[in-house]
Amino acid sequence: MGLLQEIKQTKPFASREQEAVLAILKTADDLRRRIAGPVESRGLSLEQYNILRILRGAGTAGLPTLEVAARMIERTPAITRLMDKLEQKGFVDRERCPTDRRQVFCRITPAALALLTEMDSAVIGLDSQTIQLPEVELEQLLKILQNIRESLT
Amino acid sequence: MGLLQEIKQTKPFASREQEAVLAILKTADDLRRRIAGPVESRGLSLEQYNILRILRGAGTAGLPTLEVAARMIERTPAITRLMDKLEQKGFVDRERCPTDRRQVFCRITPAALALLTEMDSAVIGLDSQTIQLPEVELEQLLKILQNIRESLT
DNA sequence: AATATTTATTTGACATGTCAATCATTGTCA
DNA sequence: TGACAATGATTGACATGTCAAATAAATATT
Repeated sequence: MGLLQEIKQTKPFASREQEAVLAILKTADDLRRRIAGPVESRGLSLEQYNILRILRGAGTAGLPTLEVAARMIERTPAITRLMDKLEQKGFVDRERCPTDRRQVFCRITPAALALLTEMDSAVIGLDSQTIQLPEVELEQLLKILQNIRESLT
Repeated sequence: MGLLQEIKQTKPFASREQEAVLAILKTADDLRRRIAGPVESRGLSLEQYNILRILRGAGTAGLPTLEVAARMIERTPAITRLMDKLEQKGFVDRERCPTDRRQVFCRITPAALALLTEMDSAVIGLDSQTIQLPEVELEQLLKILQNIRESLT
């Protein structure tokens, strides 16, 4: 059963390319829903979880707010409010940078680190369970998607 | 430049599978933004555009509200409000089904049909401009994505 | 027939995404 | 220096996504 049946469209796609675009959008959406489960059951939204993973990667130095935004899929203005909530929950500390007072550095807290560690195996398991492809196809997929992203610039 | 650099993550991905998941999510997001341009410049949101395309495919018979939702990426409750707006703009007619008064049939209006026709070439052009892949890779991509979606059930 | 269940849709409340505009701070350069 | 532009972050206003609960009409059951 192809995407055609899956989306129950009566008319065929205008082009194979269009079918690909829709397939990517739909797959991403399905993935998002699937991953949301284990994350949201711990009281985090997917986006909050994303921020925490980025901050974990940044280590104790932390990162300026907009640097976090740049590493996310989302756009700038959303980050402030997301960070507000993470701070409220005690998962993030924020501090104005003394050398450049425009910047606000964000740091992950030990509580959040512990929570992430607890979630790691579940999430990684989910990924490998979802993406069951032979090594070669995995590489191809990554290459093709990168190709598409590059032609979007 | 791979997704790793692109997202500027310091730490490597936990797994190749995880990288693939993130690549799909990011590509979808980039695509969404790109397609949004020509659609929103005509005063439609991407989702509204989607609904209209589905209704066009359905022909003059129209479709029950939830049938439209089932063919979309989005979930049920959103559809009502989206349809409200399309009706306000004169792009959709709604009518309760006489044989089963629970259902509400939605039909695309001539005005919306004209608008879609006008947008078709732009959107199709965009698709083929974005997805520049040799036929073989295109087929592979579609196959792989379908595979992933199936293992999400 | 009367009640219970299911189906189709809608509403309320709230999280998130997005743009435009704003504010503070820093950097530039005439 | 002092006005002006650029940068980092935030806020306001509004569109959309999501869940849970409510409505309304059909179906199934006793």
